[in-house]
Amino acid sequence: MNITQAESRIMDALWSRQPLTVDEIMAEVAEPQGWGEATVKTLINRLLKRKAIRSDRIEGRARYAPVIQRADYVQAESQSLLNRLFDGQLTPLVAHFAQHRALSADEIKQLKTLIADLDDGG
Amino acid sequence: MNITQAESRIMDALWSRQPLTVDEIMAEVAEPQGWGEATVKTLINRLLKRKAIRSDRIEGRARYAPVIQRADYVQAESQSLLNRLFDGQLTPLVAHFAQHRALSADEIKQLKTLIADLDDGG
DNA sequence: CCGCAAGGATTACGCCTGTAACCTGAGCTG
DNA sequence: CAGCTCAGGTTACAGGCGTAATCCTTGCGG
Repeated sequence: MNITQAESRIMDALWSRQPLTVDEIMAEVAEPQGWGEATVKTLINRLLKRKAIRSDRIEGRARYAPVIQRADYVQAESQSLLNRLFDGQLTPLVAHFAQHRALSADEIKQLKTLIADLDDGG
Repeated sequence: MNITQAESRIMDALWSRQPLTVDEIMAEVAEPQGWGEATVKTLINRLLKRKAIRSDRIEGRARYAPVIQRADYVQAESQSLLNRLFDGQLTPLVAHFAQHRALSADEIKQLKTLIADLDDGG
């Protein structure tokens, strides 16, 4: 289920609130992207065609709702990046960021807590 | 400096060893991808045109070498993913993997060590 | 000096993507 | 009931990308 970058703007809107009409999606998405209504409609229809979203007619208006889950999409994208750049491993990615984008002390603390919890919980 | 997925296979070859002739790149890249020589040449030329790699004529043969650094590419790709999916933060990505792709005990240990070192060093 | 092969550059082409205009059918208005 | 309007669907088009064939050039063998 490939979702392009432009399409993902639509998905974001629907993941944060659903179901939405075209107008409501427009309101969420048009200004930041500078898209016309026609563009939004096209993206919606491509997503429909690929069954990434579904349309239900409610009170006479078409309302769109995501079919695929955000977590699945995020998972697929992240894993793909990991596979392409970090040999599928999470640790090298974290290590990379540690070296190249100086993690703030706060971020390090967050990570530490997270890992500690994992170790506990798992 | 956008590098497409297909092009990145060429870059990988050059990042691991450089400079390489077309034949040498072919040897690294052709089989896994199933590409013909023409395809590899096209990708090389697109990378040349965008100055992602450079060609030096050595001993009568063109040898290609990366101009952009792997770390920069990795950084750009990773940051872009983080921005798109995790609000630019590293911790949520790690948390996502923790939830959705059960990290192995070993991975958790690696991460723990890494974070501990960071905390030390920083 | 002439033709040929190998290497390198140019052109091709179909699909995907971003962007959008146009068409159509169902309800509102006179 | 005839037109108008608006929501929704269909078609369009240019540029990028994956994949490749074709063309050109230059050094080597005769």
